[in-house]
Amino acid sequence: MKIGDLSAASTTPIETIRFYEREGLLPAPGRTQGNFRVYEAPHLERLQFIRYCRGLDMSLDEVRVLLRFRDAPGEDCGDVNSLLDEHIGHVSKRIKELRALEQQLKELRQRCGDARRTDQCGILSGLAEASQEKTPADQSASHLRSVHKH
Amino acid sequence: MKIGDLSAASTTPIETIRFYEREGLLPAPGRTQGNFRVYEAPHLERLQFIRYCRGLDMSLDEVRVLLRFRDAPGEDCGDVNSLLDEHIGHVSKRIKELRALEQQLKELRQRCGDARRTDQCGILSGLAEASQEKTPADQSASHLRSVHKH
DNA sequence: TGACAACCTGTAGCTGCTACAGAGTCAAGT
DNA sequence: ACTTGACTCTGTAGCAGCTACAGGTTGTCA
Repeated sequence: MKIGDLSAASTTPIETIRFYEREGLLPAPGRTQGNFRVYEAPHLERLQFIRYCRGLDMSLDEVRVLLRFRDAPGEDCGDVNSLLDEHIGHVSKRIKELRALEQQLKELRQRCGDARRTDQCGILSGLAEASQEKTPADQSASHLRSVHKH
Repeated sequence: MKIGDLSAASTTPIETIRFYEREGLLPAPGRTQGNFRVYEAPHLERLQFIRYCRGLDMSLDEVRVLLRFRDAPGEDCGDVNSLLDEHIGHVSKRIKELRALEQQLKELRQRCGDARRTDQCGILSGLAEASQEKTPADQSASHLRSVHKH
């Protein structure tokens, strides 16, 4: 398998595969005479494992830990359990934060039903007022993606 | 007000204030003879507006748009409304995603009650299986922070 | 043989800061 | 007058997790 095939088989961009290799998540594969990467089935499995974990919003560091356990079959897996528990905690916390946020935003939206002149816009004045008074929801210690795509 | 005072009054790190200035969110303030920045009350208000919006998880681009409207009192504010509606959409979508994610993670966690040897760990084997079959929750087009803190 | 796809390395960019290094400024104390 | 120390300045690099080049090589097919 060349990198393009691996990319297609795992729906992972080629650059991302090379990035994972640089980061030590994927082992450096063999090379052809012409210096092309050659992958075997285990590479694909490992990459799919990584992508699946990333899909579960784990950080690369967390994935690294899981891979280490995957590579060490004899060891105790208690740390896997607590890693997952912690991750679930992060997710639950972020859900709570976002629910509060959604509420605040909806209240703000209420303040301006239709298009008016900006100096009479309830949203803008609502933001201006609020920013003088309260501090918005705490954004402190989570690791979940922002609302926005990059 | 010098930058340290503004920082304290707005609970914003000094570097962030300079960053906002570079990004054009805060206008460049006056300077003392010794080249120190000097801020007035409007700067503080504007900074607090920015921080409040950031607290609502808006991107700097979204804040920029809001500031533009804030600076143009005569204009129509329909775009403010739709910006907010879109943002609320992002947040709601992300909440849904995270709920599904939480569910998946909890199911995974069920598979391994206690510490065992890693080659018998239900979580690791669950991840391995799942990564071969399904694709996890779509992570596509959001702009909300990750589960992880930076 | 020549066109073209697919690959290679290396570097820069994205968001929203944060953290330096190395230099200058200023007020208080001696 | 001089020194200490707190504050400020500019500029650059780093964080996550990619993504997107540029500029070059290799492989494949007609």
